Amino acid sequence: MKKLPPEQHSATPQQVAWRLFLIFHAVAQRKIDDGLIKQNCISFDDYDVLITLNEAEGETLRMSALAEGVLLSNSGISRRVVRLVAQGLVHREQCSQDGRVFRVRLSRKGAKALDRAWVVYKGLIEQSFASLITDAEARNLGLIFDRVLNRIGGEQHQNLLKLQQTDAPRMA
Amino acid sequence: MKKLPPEQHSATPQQVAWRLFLIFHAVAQRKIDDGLIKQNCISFDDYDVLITLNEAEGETLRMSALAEGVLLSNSGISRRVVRLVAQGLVHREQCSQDGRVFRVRLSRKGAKALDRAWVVYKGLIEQSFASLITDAEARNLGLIFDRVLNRIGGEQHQNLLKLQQTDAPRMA
DNA sequence: AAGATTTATTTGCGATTGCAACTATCTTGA
DNA sequence: TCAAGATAGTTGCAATCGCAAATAAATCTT
Repeated sequence: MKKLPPEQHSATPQQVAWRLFLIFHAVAQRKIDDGLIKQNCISFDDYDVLITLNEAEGETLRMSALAEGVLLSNSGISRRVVRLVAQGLVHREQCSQDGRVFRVRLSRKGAKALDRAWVVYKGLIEQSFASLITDAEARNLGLIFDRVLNRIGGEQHQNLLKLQQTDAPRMA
Repeated sequence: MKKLPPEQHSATPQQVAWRLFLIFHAVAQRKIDDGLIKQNCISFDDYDVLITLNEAEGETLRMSALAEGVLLSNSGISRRVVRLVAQGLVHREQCSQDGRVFRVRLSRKGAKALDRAWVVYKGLIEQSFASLITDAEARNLGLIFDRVLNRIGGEQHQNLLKLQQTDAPRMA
């Protein structure tokens, strides 16, 4: 492919920002995944499930709500919950009123694992992100992402956004 | 897990921003993946490989450099290139000077697929991101991500950052 | 210059995912 | 009330990934 002359190719500031955004996400995500594993914590993905349960009303959610909360498919959450149950980090109990639904509940052990992981995760966020921007920059970023999310997410992600002020950051 | 009193739990602006960052990334990424597929383009991951080749000196890279460029493991890039070769989007030729290295080159067909995908991708970025922030905000985001990346990426990702001013955004 | 070491890439393996098909359980309406 | 349809969740399948071991081709060492 012939490259067009540079002047026909100037990127908009948005395109540059988008690109850096993607690179930063990949690099930071990898650092955090590795950091949690190296410090013998639950994985980042498991953290997301547990923190979502933790923040839910009564620390319990049905499968499909949990799937939506962690942006995973139904089959994905189904199998992930099987693994978490096997590890003893959550309980899965059938609903008495509706035999089709299963409720997932954070177990005592899961809560402990979550606490431990949050301490480590908090440190990793600090290292890879928080310590490198000012409070004003952080607030500005928050405002921008919040606005953009509200526009593109529509009603679909209101439930995710509701939780934004909670203490423990969640993965997407 | 007992929730601690709220005042012990206030999130820093950085933690809020981090959380929104993750949610936005997941939502936007999904929109872009789906958009490319629905418009019969190459996948986002394949786009990343092709654009990385496109921007490389001579539109060609050895396997390991390509892996680094798209932040994939060596085995991952190996198998991905096999698939791209099968689709005719790249060529893979052994280096005459060093029999161990293989060079991957963008094919004519790959270049066309890349062009087509970029048009669509550009539109999707516009929809999900670019049209929702001002130029000033975009420049500010760019500066912040650039700075943070330089601090955490160290020397390891200089090569990625070098390309930041190019017209076509790359995935991470 | 033959054997040991290093480097580039591929392959075996186990893990995870999403889609579509399946099962089980409700809900509806004639 | 009971068959038709909707809903919740799981399972078969094919795809992809990373790690570690395997292969293959330099390069170094003595």
